[in-house]
Amino acid sequence: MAKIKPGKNASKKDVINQKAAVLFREKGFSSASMRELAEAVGVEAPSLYNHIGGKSELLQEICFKVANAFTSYLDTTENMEESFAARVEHIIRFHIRMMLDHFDEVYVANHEWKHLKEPYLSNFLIQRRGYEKRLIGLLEGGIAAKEFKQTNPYVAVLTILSAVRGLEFWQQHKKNISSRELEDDMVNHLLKGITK
Amino acid sequence: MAKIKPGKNASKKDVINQKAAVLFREKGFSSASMRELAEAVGVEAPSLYNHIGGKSELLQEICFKVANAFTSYLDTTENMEESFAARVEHIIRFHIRMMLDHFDEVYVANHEWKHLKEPYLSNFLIQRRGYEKRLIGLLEGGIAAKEFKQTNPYVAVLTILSAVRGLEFWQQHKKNISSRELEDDMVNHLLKGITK
DNA sequence: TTGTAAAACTAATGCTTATTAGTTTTTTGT
DNA sequence: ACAAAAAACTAATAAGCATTAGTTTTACAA
Repeated sequence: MAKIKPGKNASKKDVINQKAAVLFREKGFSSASMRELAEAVGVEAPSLYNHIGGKSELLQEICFKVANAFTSYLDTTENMEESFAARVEHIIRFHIRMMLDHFDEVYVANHEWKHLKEPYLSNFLIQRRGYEKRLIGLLEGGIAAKEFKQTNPYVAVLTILSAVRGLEFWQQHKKNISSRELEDDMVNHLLKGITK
Repeated sequence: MAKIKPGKNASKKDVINQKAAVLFREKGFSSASMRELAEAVGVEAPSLYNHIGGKSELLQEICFKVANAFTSYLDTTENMEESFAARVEHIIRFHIRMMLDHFDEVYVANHEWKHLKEPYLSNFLIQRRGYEKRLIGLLEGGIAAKEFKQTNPYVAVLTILSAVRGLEFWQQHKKNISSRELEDDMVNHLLKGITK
């Protein structure tokens, strides 16, 4: 019998996690099979269970790794001594960078979270909702400080988060534009609009 | 043997299509089972096949119905004798309305298209790509006419389409804000920005 | 080199799936 | 009322799924 404790073996587990993120992005969580994942890793399917707890656990780790990264950066910005506009800009840029640098994981967290099992599903949604509320608070601060127009902060946050999320399309057919130019253009569009 | 030609029976098939859109949105295409769909419709699973060709066909019809609606409206705007800014605004408002009025189908077309089978998958992507290109053309026209700032039209279209798409979150936890206010706020944000 | 733990393997389990076949009930047109 | 078509049903098929059990190979420490 081969019962293994998760031990210090980080290396192989990390490979599995990374391949899982790619596979889940490409085929979706439900359509992706452990057989396929095993093939990507270079092993038979049952061997995966020497390193991981199961398919669901893979999704959980991807989703919360991403969620924690965003939450953590928001903590940072809230301690910044900068204008509201500057802090919102930092957050937008962080989202863009996360999308470009950790594409597979962010994509999976954005698209496949609904296949999380309880209580992880609830926890994820609570964390996400909390993040949005804090972001709305930042927008409200900016409006009160007259840095932003008198607009609905919920709609503004919705618009910003969604726009940034859409970078998944850019990733799919990479355009002839540098990621720096992309970042600046999108930040400008979201903060200053496009009409003259 | 019960071989049925798809005939004029629109009514029951429409019910199946509508329930399928809801189910595919809620559980995702792969996780949704024909048993569940049958239960939602009020029959046993095999009975569905008297009305439809199969699970894949349901997805195809949802995706192309949505895609054709957008393409069709773009045709309309291209024949309008209005400014570029006004036409872009019309399109943004149409996207918002589609999202609010045909939520399930638009959501499924946006999220589950990757489970289309060939050649439908390729056709869908070609149609979508064509739509984006025409929209970019509109932005370029607006820039040339000095109605829009000198910005990257691809990034602008990406930002606009993604922002509008994010209304799926608004649908999920409907806020205390009228859809008209939402529409106006988002259009303003995307066209004029939020900073003063 | 030898003992031990880690990690691979094969085989099997039990469940779910979409779909087809064949039959029966319901609806519809005359 | 009667015949034909439509649409429901039950039962069965064949494939795929995640996961477990049990065994064997590999890697490493002494």
